[in-house]
Amino acid sequence: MPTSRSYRDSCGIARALDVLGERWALLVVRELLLVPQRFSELRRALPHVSSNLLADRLRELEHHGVIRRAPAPAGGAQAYELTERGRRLEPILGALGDWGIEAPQPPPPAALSATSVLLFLRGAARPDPAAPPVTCRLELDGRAWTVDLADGRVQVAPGEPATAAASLRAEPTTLSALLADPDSLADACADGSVAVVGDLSAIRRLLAAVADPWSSGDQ
Amino acid sequence: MPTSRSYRDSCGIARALDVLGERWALLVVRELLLVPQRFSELRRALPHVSSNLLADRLRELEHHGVIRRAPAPAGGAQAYELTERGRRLEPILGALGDWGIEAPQPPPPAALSATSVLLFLRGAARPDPAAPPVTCRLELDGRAWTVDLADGRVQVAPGEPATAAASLRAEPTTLSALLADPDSLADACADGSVAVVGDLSAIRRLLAAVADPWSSGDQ
DNA sequence: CAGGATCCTTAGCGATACTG
DNA sequence: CAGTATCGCTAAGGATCCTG
Repeated sequence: MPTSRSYRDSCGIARALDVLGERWALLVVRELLLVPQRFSELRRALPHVSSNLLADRLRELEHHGVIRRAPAPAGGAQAYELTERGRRLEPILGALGDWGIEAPQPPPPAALSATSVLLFLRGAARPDPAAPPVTCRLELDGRAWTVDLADGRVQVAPGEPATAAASLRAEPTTLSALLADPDSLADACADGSVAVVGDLSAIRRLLAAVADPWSSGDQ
Repeated sequence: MPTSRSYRDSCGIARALDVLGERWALLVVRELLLVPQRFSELRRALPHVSSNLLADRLRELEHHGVIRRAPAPAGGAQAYELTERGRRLEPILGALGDWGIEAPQPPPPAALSATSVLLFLRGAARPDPAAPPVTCRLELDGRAWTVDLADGRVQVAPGEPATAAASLRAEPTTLSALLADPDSLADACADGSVAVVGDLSAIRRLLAAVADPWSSGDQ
């Protein structure tokens, strides 16, 4: 039985929260920012949400026109994707994530979904505009992603790249640690927590694009 | 007893929601965007929040460094104000409000706080850059505000203006209706729901700055 | 009266088990 | 795989009562 409580406030903020303010709602939207996802994929990305609650949130978000059921890209089953209205939440969630990252206290040990890491990667990476383009393949939670570095910009797309200089497979949390400390790449490869195929220097460039503050200044 | 549950997710969005995701938290921040407020003022602005819950939220937001207790501007009692970190939520709340306003369904009858109306006014007004500056005084819920129109921009500040072309007193909801339909000003004055003192045309200019789409295009 | 604290009820949440 | 059913728990909602 879906939630139906309202702030009874005409303000736009309150009306937005009537739709997005229930628990887990915005994290469901976050998971759909990069690619449509199926019910079970959402459960893996958000392991602490119970199935009935996830079903409730999906119903509510669909009812409010934030997401819709998509006719399944492949495999027969359906998936959930953002509507145009839902996609307009992307800059808001990006800003909210930036705000949350600069928290005073260090983050306690916690999980991280593939989407979270990729969103952070895309938002934080500042690749050298002068460097030649490079394409990497990332494999997170069993799904392949294409990451393009070109002209000082980063593009993250779901699916296999047509061609890539290198491929990296790791747990999302491990990749996140790697982004924070690129020098640990060699150790991570050695102990098997990260598997790299192809040109290791391409991976180094990807990690350095996030870590290096050479182009900092928030712009 | 303050709420302490976490999404246990290292993503910045989830960590932001650990602080701001509990019910009423973001609406409390909204109320503090324009001016520090006292406990009782927050209760009037958010009539549907119970006093214990409001006290809980204030404690939590203070603990997370979003608000702080201010030594009371006047009157002896204390007030709550945003910290620097809390003030950085302003653009996010603005964007969220814009998103919430363009909802598909018409808004059901609901209340509106003075802050809500003023935030909307400030965000939506597009005064003619060529017109001469004008200062209006607004009195909402017993508190005076100074609204300046100049150079195509609107400034909203708490407190009495040094000098003003006109003063308008009304319920926040009435002012909101007036912003949506400036032509009803005469009727509203006639039936007493709006009290205007001074130059009526200054008020008309204020209302027209919000209603007129002459400078639309969202920029 | 401002600024809460206390109590009680209800509804949303979390976890587990179950079904088409 | 994609949900539904059930149930104990906890936060939200509402009223009342305290304290300076």
